Amino acid sequence: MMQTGSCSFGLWKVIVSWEGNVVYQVQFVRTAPEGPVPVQFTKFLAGRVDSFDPLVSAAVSGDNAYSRVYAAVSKIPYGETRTYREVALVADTHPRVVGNAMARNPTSLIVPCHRVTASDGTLGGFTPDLQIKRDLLKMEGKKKRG
DNA sequence: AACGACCATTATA
DNA sequence: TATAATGGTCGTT
Repeated sequence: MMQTGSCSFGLWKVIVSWEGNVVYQVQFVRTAPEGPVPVQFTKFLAGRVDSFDPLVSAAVSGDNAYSRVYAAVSKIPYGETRTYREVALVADTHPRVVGNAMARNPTSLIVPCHRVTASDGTLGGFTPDLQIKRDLLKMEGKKKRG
């Protein structure tokens, strides 16, 4: 059965909904219902692990543009970044569509949308607060390329 | 089914 | 700095 819980990242709460190894929702929110989450989340947000294995995002299933984008983003290694353009090439779509998909990413962290940045060297966006993206990349010790 | 607006983009000048 | 081109989704009709 589906379970929902939350953990903390700085001032933010991370709400997690999952069933077995499939994660349906990961969102940064101000307030969230209390409850346990899979240990992968607390460890990741503490910088103790670099993967969510064996958890997977429900968003990568299917065969549409968004799921291809989510699958491509999921392959970006910890600590590295790719541009919207680079992701678009891999997913066979347009950079703008990658932006759309990231804005609607239902499973942040599992699909590491914080590792997707703009071609001009700026960060791009992050919902609900760009500072979260900065903090996550800082925590991962952002390197360059791959 | 068709259309227009929206967007976390990018290339060009 | 501004603008055109771009593609997928979503609401409206």
